Amino acid sequence: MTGTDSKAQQRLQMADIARLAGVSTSTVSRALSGSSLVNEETRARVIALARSLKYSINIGAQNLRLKQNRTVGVVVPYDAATRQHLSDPFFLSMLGSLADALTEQGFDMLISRVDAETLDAAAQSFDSGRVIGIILIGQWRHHEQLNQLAARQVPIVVWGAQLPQQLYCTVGGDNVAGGRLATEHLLAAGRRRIAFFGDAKLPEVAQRHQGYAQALAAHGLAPDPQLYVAGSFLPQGGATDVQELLDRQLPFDAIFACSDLLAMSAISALRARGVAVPEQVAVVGYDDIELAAYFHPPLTTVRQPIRAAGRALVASLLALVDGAPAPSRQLPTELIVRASGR
Amino acid sequence: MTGTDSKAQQRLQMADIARLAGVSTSTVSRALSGSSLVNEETRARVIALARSLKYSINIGAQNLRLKQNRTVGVVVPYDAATRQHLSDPFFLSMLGSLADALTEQGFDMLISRVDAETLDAAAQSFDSGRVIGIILIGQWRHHEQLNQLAARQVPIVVWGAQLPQQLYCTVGGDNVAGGRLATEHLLAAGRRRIAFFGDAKLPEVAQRHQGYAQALAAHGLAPDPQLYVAGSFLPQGGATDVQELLDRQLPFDAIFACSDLLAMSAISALRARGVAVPEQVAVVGYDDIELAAYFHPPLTTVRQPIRAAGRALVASLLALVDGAPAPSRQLPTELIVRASGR
DNA sequence: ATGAAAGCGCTAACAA
DNA sequence: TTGTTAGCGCTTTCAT
Repeated sequence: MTGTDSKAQQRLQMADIARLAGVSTSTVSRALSGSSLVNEETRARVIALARSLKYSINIGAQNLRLKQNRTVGVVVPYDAATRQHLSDPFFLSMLGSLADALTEQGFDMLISRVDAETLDAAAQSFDSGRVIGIILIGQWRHHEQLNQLAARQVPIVVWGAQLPQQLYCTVGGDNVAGGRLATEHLLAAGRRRIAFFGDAKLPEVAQRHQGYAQALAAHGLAPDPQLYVAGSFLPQGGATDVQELLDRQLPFDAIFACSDLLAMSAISALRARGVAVPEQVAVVGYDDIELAAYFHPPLTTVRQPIRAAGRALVASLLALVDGAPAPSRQLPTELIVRASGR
Repeated sequence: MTGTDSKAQQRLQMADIARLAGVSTSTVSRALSGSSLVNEETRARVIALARSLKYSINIGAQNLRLKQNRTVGVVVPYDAATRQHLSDPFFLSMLGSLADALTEQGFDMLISRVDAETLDAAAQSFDSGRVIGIILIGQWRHHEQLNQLAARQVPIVVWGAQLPQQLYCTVGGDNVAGGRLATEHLLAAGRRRIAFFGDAKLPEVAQRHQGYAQALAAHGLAPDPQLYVAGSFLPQGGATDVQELLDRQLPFDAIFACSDLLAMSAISALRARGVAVPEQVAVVGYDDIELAAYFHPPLTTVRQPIRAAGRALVASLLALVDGAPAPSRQLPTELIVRASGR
């Protein structure tokens, strides 16, 4: 049994309150909604009654009647191939931040997991009127599908990178600057053979790589393709990447990893192989998840402004829903210097 | 403006499909719901039309008419005093696990943040018919309030410890066993002065402490109250706890911390003070969050079966909603031995 | 096999 | 100030 219908639940409804208060449902409705068209005394009586009976208005019916809705859909795509479940702490924190931002604005949050390959399934909750719009975390490489959704007038805001010819609204960190900051820090520490860990097929990573290249160029260096490791977004990603890099038998003295999770698992793998961090290999991560500070060595990383991100995503979505233009936004990133990147 | 009403959105509805197909809405409804009372040819035509127009039934209206609902509320209380936002990776992972379990069962998940002091606000989404029941993560010390909710017939399942005279259903790890496993491991490693980090006012922590005491007793030892630090659930909790413990000027050779987050920040603080882990002080954590394996030293910890937990919480809630009894359950915990606890 | 009509729980004209 | 009535978009008797 899949507990779907509400049985003989006998929920109290407005008509009951009306009967008990000896007024019509209209009056109850008015009293409860704070209309000025009810006698003060009547209102008090109705409200008291409703409260004492713990009556709560049926939102579904109210929404239907009012054609309104205060629910926002939040979609976190998953990769069906790797069956990767929600696990990167950064995405998870983003969820928390969105929950807070939406609550602040009096909106509810409906979470859906959607197969990344069939992203338009994300629109289902909008098409069926469950939500007024969608916030999608994880742009991956689904630019095209997202454009189609936007073209179909689905109010959608995506956490990710701003891309050319983009029809949908994105909110994201300044990835180019982030990549630049991280790399400059490593260069300033005297590192010259800086490996890059991250799949540049993903727009955000591509931009970070661009920043990486810019910083190198400013020092008269060019990115060595041999020092690029696309890796995977799996939890063990860092270990695999380190192994792959070592297999190439090239010297390297630093790693710029595109997520803290990646950086941490990489450091762990390096240590297992007797490589000292940061002495032999300096590492800079990305995201500044909470645990970055407690890691050993404490992780130098590029902070993504997660609370601001949640608020910005919500603000943009609400603008879109109101029919206002919602230009894509880039939030500033900041280098947090700790020990791992020296 | 708070983008709440759906403007001139002109959503396609069943009547439109009916008109376009030249049939009545009854027929469209039947065709779409797979009733046997429609001509095969008509059904095909209607379905094709609906699909080509990307028509999607209005769930709100359907729910109202059918008095059904496939949405489950998930509530994560927050501490208004400390303004602590959703941050412990364990809770966050639980959210992910629940999202997966609910999606698997075809249910949607509505997230609310609720002030821990006024937990009955959690029932709001149930009272108003938004959700068929509630899963609450974070029992804290709100046993009484939870009992009241259950007494009010709100279908609710709580992640936490089973308590005497409990009217609501809990699903949780076996905390006593977990505490025992962790402590035994430390004892086996020759540690005798084992500090306990965690607020025993919280039922789960109290049970872990019980397991801790049991293990000590089995070795003829008694818990030293001086080695108990209630600490806080704030992110920096571990550091504060370590400081407090050091201030007491007592010898100790191990710490059992009631969350990995606590363990990690404690280790970080110990290291900052030049205390070697595990050589001088061995540490065992709790939860086995993903990063525990990458930490240095890799964290010995008690694993909470998070995927099973998500599924169990959902299964119990659906049982409750169906009016079936939902006995509280304890999921087995497992000690994951890594380096920090030696 | 199909349509007309009633009604899910609520709100908002319109009357009174 | 209050009640009556007509729907919101859908499903389901009950006729045909």
